[in-house]
Amino acid sequence: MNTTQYRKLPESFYQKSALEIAPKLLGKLFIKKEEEQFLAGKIVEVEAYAGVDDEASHSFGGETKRNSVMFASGGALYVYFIYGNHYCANVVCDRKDVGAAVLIRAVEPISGAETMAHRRFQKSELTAKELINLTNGPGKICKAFNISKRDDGKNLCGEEIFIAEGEKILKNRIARTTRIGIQKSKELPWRFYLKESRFISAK
DNA sequence: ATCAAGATTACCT
DNA sequence: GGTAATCTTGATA
Repeated sequence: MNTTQYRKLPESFYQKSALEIAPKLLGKLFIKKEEEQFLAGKIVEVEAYAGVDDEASHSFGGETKRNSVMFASGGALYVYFIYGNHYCANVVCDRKDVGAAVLIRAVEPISGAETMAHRRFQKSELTAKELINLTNGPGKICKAFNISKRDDGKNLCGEEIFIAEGEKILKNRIARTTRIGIQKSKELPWRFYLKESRFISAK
């Protein structure tokens, strides 16, 4: 097994609004190449964060040191640190200077689950419950994939972390709800997930 | 210099 | 169901 068999998404995929891109990311493969192996997860849950009219977005209120990558051209990886413990990975969308991104909230482990298990639970044999719990949250994904601040700003069209074509997902398999964990702009229905997936973070 | 909030998680009853 | 843990960031003085 190697990563060359995967069809990496082109830069043009990311040059659209976060709201347009978010549902299209479902079913795609989030991949990270490491020394002796690669890790892969099927994206099953995402949330869109826009530049304007979205008070919950880090980019609302303009560019700062922390959120600057959100204003890069679509196709960058935006990683932030939150609650003193966790990193969250986002796909930067739209043209340069538009602060928009999609938060990857949950993936289904496809490859490298043993490595992920070590990072999450310090062991390689998992119970069924632990497998479900491996990457079903934004902070859990970053822990499992070993993604941190050093990855902030990396190009998703590069060799290390990228997204590839996956399963074709029809509209009737996608659920749309309000976003999780935010205090402002709560009413916007900008969370998308695969209805049948057991690997989402919440119903 | 100080302070409050935060796109979460794990653990408790 | 609820909440403590944990610390960076950005705003204010």
